[in-house]
Amino acid sequence: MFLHVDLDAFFASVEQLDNPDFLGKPVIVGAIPGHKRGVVSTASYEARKFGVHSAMPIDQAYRLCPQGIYLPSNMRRYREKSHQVMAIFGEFSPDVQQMSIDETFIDLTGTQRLFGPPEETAQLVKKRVLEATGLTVSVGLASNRYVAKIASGMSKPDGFFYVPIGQEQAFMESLPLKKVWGVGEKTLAKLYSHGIHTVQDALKTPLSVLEGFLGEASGQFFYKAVRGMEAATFREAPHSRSISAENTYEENLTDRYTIGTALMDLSQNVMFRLMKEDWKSKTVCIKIRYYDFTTTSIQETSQRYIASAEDLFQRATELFDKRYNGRGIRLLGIGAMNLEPGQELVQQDLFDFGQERQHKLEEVVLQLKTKNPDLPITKARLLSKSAKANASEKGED
DNA sequence: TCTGGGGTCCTAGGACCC
DNA sequence: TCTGGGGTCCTAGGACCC
Repeated sequence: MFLHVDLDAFFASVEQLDNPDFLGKPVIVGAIPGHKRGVVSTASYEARKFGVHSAMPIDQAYRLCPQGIYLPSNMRRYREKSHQVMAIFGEFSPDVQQMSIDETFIDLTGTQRLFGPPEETAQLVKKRVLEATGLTVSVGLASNRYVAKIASGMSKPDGFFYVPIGQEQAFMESLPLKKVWGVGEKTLAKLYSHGIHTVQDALKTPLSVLEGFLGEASGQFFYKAVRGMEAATFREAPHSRSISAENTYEENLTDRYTIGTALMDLSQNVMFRLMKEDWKSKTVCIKIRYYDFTTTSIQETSQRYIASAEDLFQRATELFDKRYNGRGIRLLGIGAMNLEPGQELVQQDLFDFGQERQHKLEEVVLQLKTKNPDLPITKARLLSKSAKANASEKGED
């Protein structure tokens, strides 16, 4: 049996925990009202009563809930709290799979003798987390991860939902199609247009038909999903990894110098994370989203590993120039793809003395910043915005 | 109501090879 | 003269999730 544990309204709950004045009040973590182009990251359950939810434009949230407490996200703090919770799960099973900052699978195979039947273990987990951290969680229990994941969403917050063995398909049949995990807006529309409006409809549809209009992989995924069968997604190790940074600007960018500065800022961001987490990469990707939301990306793999933020910036600039069509830009992103472990760059070629010096310089800066995150060391060109950037640990849901 | 940021996986089409 | 069938690798875009 598997537990899926989900921290309730995680970011908002942490803020309420850290500031008891906020308890019982509508707390909204994300952008600050009045800022253009921002959204809600997490809304407390009190705020959800007003109709506020994740990914909602912040000004819309404000109209629905002007009395709300609006806070910027503090990822450092949430990560800290998340680690605390994850450590507790380790007490219950050797097989714990963290899916995101606020979600985890716990494999209960073989834990029966220590903790009793899975239903009791689930309650024990909830109790331990609350006692140790003050946070509530919602727990799903089922014979596979896929069903456990959906089950945990059935009785939020502070909930528990159990799907007994043999009941997996019946459970799926009780759900509306849009609650089938992995079915989003586009897939839902496709299903409707093929006359599939319910899980029951889906169960009557042959695999070959689903593959025909959803594609092979998605067809197979969906066929299994509606039967409450484990989807491979949760098991396999990820194929490739990537690290990226992107930013949406309050005003459209058109001016070359401003664009350059933005690319430099993103390059530094990505490179420092690459160094901190010990990855190397030869593939650079950039993303441009224009004012009308049309989005394009371009990527290039070179022979040599990215050696420094400066190096990354140059590659990104080249890609940008190849693709840019002169229109106003609302978002820019830079990513390093196909990451390989280990950071030592081997001897790349005979002429990389400059690269090596730059790399070492950046390493020193990174070390200083790791020791003291508020230290205002940055490239002169980024200086004017460094104070702002300092506070902008960006949000997640 | 104009729509964040960080990811992963899949697909289609082109290049190239035998 | 206008054409096979297989395979792999790469890129751009799309869908989805938290």
